[in-house]
Amino acid sequence: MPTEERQLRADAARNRARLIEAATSLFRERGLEVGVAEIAEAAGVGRGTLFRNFASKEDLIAAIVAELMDEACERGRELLDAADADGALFEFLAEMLGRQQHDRAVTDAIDDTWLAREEIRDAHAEVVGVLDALVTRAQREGTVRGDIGAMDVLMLFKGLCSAAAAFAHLDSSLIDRQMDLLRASITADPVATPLRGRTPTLEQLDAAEIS
Amino acid sequence: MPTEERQLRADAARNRARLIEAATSLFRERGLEVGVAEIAEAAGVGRGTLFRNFASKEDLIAAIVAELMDEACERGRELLDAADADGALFEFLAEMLGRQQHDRAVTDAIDDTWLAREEIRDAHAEVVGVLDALVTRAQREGTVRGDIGAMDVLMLFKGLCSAAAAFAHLDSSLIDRQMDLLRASITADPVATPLRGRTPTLEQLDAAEIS
DNA sequence: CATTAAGTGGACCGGCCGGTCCGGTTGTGT
DNA sequence: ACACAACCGGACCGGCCGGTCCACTTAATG
Repeated sequence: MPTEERQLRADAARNRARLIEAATSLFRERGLEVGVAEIAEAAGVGRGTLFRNFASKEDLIAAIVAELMDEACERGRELLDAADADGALFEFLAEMLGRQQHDRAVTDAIDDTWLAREEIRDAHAEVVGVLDALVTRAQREGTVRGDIGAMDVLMLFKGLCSAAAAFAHLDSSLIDRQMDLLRASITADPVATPLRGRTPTLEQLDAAEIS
Repeated sequence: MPTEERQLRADAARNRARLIEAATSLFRERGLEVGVAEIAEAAGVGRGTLFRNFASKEDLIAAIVAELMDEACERGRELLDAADADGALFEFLAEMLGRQQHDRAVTDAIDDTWLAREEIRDAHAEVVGVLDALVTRAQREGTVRGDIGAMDVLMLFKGLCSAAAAFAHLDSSLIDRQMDLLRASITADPVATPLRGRTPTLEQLDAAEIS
């Protein structure tokens, strides 16, 4: 139903596109807490126009975050074709991290509250799926330890992004070190540093998230 | 000057104590975003009384967070006398993590915005100091890699707490795994997984935070 | 008990934010 | 050119939150 409900008028379509563009760039730069007033202003339209296209701010966020997550999936799938398996996984994480430093939208959305939204949960599941493929491949062909899963890596990543945001004033070399430490943790010897519990499957995640 | 500016009246002292108690427990349970109205109500006083004791909500938060950070330091110093060095460091981190899962106040405060406040910055510096002592001792006598510093560990920890908060719906075994992964990263072989850059000193941190 | 200054708390203020509404505008089919 | 529906946008609403104010209460003192 996003295709065309009833053929928008030319100006309406243009305004909708501007809105999406403005919201995307503002959410990226400053996170999901930017106000609707600012988004409408940046798009050069009134607030009423925003709410005619998206019934609530939440809907707007869901639409844009899902789109951004899809982009990430795209890139992840490209990297699945890369030569070395380790490289693909870490390249993916490094790229995402690099983006998140100037793009807080997706990181903000990886969170209990937003994962309750269906669109975001679906897009998120897709991301986990791609990440799982990257992790599995790296485990088979690379040096990544066998006892972790996509969800473990995603949590590490989410933590790294949050920490990076909290210490934004520090220069980026700290972030580089954190990324290296993340790498160290998921390439460590599983015998020397055993993990408690087991990594959850996607189904378990969905079940938990719905509850 | 917190001792006694002018000898409080009995009821005033009692109300102040109630406010601190209520604010501490609410901040712990639900983070720093709880409203002043709720705090005053929980303390059984009016909002005016709250603002007479603390000029702003920010002042209230600063006072309470500094106190909580001091408590953490206390515990850290106790553990410095513990038998094994590794154990002390990880016991400290595990305890803090366990607390943070039901005590969001300190985690919320480890953040650019709040570290700008002098009291919090001072208390935070103290925490980093204790953590540095624990790390250094573990490096000398334990298996912790030599190329990390207190700040690296603190960032890992902050990340872990943020991720835990974001995925609060999942059962705690995921958090245990993350803690184990943290341990893996800081006990990994520095040659096999080298780190870029260098860990910052406390002085560099202060300089960066003031700017 | 009387006096008084310290203390109290709830009404009130202003600003912010998500969301609604409607008088005016503009694209579009005839 | 006309008419009409689709569309626009800013004025407006209600709720929330940090913070102020002042008429009233109460602890301390002699």
